[in-house]
Amino acid sequence: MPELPEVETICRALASVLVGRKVLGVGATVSTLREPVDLETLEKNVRGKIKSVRRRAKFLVFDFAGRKCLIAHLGMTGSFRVELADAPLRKHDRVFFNLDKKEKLVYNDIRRFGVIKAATLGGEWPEEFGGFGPEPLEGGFSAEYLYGKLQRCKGPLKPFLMRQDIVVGVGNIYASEALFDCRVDPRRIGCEVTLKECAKIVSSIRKVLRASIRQGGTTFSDYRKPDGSEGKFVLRLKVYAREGQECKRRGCSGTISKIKQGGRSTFHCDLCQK
DNA sequence: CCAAATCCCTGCGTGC
DNA sequence: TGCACGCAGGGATTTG
Repeated sequence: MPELPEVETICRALASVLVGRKVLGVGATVSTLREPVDLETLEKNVRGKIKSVRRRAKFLVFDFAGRKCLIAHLGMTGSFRVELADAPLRKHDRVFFNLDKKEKLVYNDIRRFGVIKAATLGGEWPEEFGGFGPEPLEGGFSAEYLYGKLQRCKGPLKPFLMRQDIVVGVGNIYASEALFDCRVDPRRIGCEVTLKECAKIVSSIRKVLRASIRQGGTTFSDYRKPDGSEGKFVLRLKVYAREGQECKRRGCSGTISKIKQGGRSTFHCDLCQK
């Protein structure tokens, strides 16, 4: 379940290996992921030297000459790996890019919730990224910004924080973890959250995301770094998937509860989150 | 406008 | 052993 820290980790690893390398061709074993895989357009645009690998929201962007780029979203179970060109395809390998030096970049995705497509940069980013909210680790995501957006939120806070048009990159795991960190109850009605609390929420989201990036992300089930190793932030999760266990906050004797919000699991401490 | 429900997909754990 | 079922959740879409 790649969220911002996982995608950022993958981005850095791929950038270190792929920048300067050449894509010679594209192939696919499926015709559709979350969207149809348009091989023809991929063949035409994703070719030649990889100038950079960047992250925007939960998307990876590989830049090529002529403002052309490859966009990848990992969905729930997507992963990339680089290996020798003649290595056999594995189960759920979906799209592969033949590279120079007899290697290939392979996109594997068990559940096919991901997206692989070619695009053209509008400015710094492809135009389809226009509806996105600010990056949580950049200046646009402030207490004042979040407070302003929350004025029209009549529903619970936690699903709101997962909306990509409000702030990008925060998914189910880090929304729960960040709200635990700042001791705010995920069930709070958005428009009733104070500016002061917004400051804490913004700060906690940043803190949790940065800490996870330092650990290489959270490997809960499928996520792996491109070299196959696991993200170690799973060891630092305080509420996610800890239903029934004791609260880790010093001095708190609460128990972690699991509730459903918007069809997703939310984890929180009933005692110390207000 | 807003929010909740549904669907997409596959693997895995559970209960019978 | 096998089978039905629920669950995992990012995000688009549908429904209320």
